[in-house]
Amino acid sequence: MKGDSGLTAHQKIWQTVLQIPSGKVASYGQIADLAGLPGRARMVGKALGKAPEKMVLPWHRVLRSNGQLAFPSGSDALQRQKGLLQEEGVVVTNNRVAMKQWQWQPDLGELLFALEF
DNA sequence: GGTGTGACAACAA
DNA sequence: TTTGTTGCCACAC
Repeated sequence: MKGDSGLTAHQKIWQTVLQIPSGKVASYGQIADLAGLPGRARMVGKALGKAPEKMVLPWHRVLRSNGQLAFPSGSDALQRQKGLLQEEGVVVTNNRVAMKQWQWQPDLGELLFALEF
């Protein structure tokens, strides 16, 4: 046994991302940390990239620690992310978000309960 | 099993 | 604030 709860790292990441409330954002490092994978921010990016499109996943609420979107300026993915965020009331200026204002501050109790299942 | 890669993060100029 | 460098760690080849 791996000693884990049976979920793969990817699945833990997806579950955590699903907890981000509409109108809020989180950083890759934050997601990794909450998912129980400290120091693996890069893996979050990969996990999101590998997520099947069928899956409903608010990947657009995940951005870099400094609030900048993770996609190159002008890319199609960036445009989609920006649009989705603005639909939720998040103001994106110059490919950036004011983390101080919109960064998700999870309640650990509810988070653990949500991930418990 | 070594090498390169990545939707990152922290730090230095 | 922006860009460049370094550290990080799992994954693909």
